[in-house]
Amino acid sequence: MEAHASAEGIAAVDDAVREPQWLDAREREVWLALRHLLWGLQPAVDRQLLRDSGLSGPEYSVLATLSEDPDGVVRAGEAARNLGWGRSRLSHLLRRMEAKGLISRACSPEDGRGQDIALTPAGRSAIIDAAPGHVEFVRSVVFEPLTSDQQDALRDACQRISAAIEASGECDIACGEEP
Amino acid sequence: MEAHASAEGIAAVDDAVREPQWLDAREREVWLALRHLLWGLQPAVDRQLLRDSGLSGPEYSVLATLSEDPDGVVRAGEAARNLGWGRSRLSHLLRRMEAKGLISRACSPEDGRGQDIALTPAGRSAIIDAAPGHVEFVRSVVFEPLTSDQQDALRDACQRISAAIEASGECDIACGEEP
DNA sequence: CCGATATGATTGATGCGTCAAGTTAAGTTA
DNA sequence: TAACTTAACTTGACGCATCAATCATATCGG
Repeated sequence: MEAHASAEGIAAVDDAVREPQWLDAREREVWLALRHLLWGLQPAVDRQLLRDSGLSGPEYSVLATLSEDPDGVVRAGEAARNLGWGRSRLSHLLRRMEAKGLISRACSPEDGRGQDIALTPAGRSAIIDAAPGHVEFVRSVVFEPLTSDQQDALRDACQRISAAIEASGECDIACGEEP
Repeated sequence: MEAHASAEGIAAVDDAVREPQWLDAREREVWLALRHLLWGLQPAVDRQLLRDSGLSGPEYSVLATLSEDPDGVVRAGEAARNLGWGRSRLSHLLRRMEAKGLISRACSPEDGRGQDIALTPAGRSAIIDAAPGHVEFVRSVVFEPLTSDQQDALRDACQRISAAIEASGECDIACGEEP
């Protein structure tokens, strides 16, 4: 996650291999700012959530996904797809969340392999309690410091970078659709 | 990490508490794009690193920090400060890295509490091998998709958001300086 | 109907990060 | 010098994510 040349070490690289195009000062500043955001925003959001409502970031995401369904019931695989997560990751998290009473699991009646994930009353009230503070925090750190134009520019940049990541094949999950 | 209202659950909130200012459609799109980037970029960079050079993202960061010193020797606490990490985090990582032979540790002669972290030859060659591919990947996913102006706008936005996070007190480490 | 393969989900091992103690060495005061 | 405080680092427990392996159910081709 560094990408700067930083003299030493790197300068000693074998001359036989073509030198890559190192970042110049301006680029390094861009990368530094982006990395700072990457390292800082997610933990800050998660920390606010945990402190104010006892929910971890991933737990909140799952509850939010479930709460979008009128019945609060979603197939596990579908939830994983919506979240852009792997099945394993969701499974581990659901086990912990079930133990806490936030969600419940039951075999799907239509497909014996699937699991129906359901929001429990406790889970529903947990996200209802958590949502306002979460939104306010997000608003205060990402929207208030930026003008509308800056927000739009940020969105564009994020979308372009995300597209490049997916094109690079280094994407986490489900980069393509066709079999 | 959601911040959208998403009907249901949230709409049922007690009328006694003042409704927060939910995100509108445009804002939701901005937040979605940003979250997508947050969830995607870091893993993608780490994955490229691990696949092409066997180094994890955090390991690379540590090696990069060490390689900035002429002797490849840095005090643990100083390294933690440079990286913006907690001591504990660094300590755990250093233990694993020492076991792999990437770095070595020795009690500081001037301060018996401190540890001097040193780059081993293996560590030095590891980062020399890893750096070019890393820079090229970063260049391809964050710089190539953006014009210079877009890069600058991204930098500004990141800096503003990071500043807001630090101002919020929800910052990870070392938010203030004065005792 | 049966075996081969697909798919949905779980499990276990390992690395990573955080938090809350703990340990040891330095400084500080008396 | 003895006692207190502060600072640097380590440790252990726990939650979280990934990977590879496993298991069970569906589905398809014969």
